[in-house]
Amino acid sequence: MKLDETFPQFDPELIQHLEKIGQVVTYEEGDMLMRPGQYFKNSLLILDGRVKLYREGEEGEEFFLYYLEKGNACALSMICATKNETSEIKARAMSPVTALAIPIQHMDGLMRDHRQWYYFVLETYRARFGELLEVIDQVVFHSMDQKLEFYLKRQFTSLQSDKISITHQEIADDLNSSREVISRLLKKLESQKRISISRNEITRLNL
Amino acid sequence: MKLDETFPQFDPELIQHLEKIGQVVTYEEGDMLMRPGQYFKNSLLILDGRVKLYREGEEGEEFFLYYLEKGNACALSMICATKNETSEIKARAMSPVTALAIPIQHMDGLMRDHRQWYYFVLETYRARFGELLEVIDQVVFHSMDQKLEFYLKRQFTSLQSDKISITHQEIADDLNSSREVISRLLKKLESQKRISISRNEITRLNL
DNA sequence: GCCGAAGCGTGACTTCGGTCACAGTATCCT
DNA sequence: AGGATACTGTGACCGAAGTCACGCTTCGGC
Repeated sequence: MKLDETFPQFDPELIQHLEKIGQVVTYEEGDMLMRPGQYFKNSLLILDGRVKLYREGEEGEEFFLYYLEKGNACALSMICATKNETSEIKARAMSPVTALAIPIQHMDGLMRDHRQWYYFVLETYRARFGELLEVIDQVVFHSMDQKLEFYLKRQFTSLQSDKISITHQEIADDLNSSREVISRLLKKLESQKRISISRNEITRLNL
Repeated sequence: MKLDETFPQFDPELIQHLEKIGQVVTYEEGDMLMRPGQYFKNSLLILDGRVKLYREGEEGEEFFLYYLEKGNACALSMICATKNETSEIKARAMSPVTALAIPIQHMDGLMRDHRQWYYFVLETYRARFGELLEVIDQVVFHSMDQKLEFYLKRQFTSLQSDKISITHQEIADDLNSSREVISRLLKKLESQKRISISRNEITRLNL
């Protein structure tokens, strides 16, 4: 296990402790890690892969919130775990995912005994809180074309690539819009030479 | 100081400690408690009054997020304080506010030595996170009339009254909409006998 | 009482985004 | 190769909500 590489800020003692109390779990692409109403018995540290978090509407619509990646922890699972509350968002593996499951009964002790863990948890909360605020910005203050740009930039950044494989329909779902609208806006971006479009693929040019 | 009444979940020892390290601060109605870009030196526990938190758009628009009231703590100030990060939201006193300011250097010790404080902080994070998710629901999945209903219900609940004093313009600002739209929608709600409207005032009937 | 300011009501118009219908094109499977 | 199935492009239309213009009412101050 490459815990020390994924979490270089943890000292060997903490790493060792985590290895002892945690259990490695894996998910296949498409697996659900959390669904609304579910209780948590573990807090998850992502070791590898990408997890997509989204909010579900009353009629099953899905709105993309953010990704969790290698080195991230699931803030929700940590919070809800300690409170024994149920989740309010859905999480789906977007690739094969490896994670370390830390049983919730260890959370208090970790927080108390390991300064680095405590800071890590706080930073996790802060980062996710900030991401939610950015999402709110987008939906409140911006029009569809701006939301799309923001969305694409996030994808490029998150995948560390100038090329993403995605259909217009998937983007529309993530933004709670419709395919036709997204197609038109993508066309507009293409005509401005900011992206190029081909089937199942969008390439960043000047975005 | 009525710390023990406002925070009945804290034991006398913790209360005593907080009284020693904290300082009571007061704000007038309209005062800004936080503004974007500001650093925190304190974490705030609200002892009395109402604080309105909102997100600011690029052109100065204000979008209402949630209220902090007696017994709440400012999650943002706690998170940002420990990380020495800057705020990304604005907070304004909506009434005279009394609060206890806890210097950030005490946060680590409190978290370590007082189980009740630790749970309180986690619960604060969880509650605010949940509120942000609800806000996202509203703006993503719902139309203006539904957002307005949700908004009004929150106001009635928060003020513990069936009558709120507010102008249509203020509602429009909070929802990042325009006065005319809000006026029309309020009229509709009134014609459905769900509220009654008079100048500067909205009364809950069947909402 | 009178005047000005703040708050509210309403019709006309515009714009953005969602929907519908349908056509064209790439890809996959056998 | 041929047909089925995704994926994309496009015009026509509609409805929600933002904007503009204007007039009316209520209230407070002098």
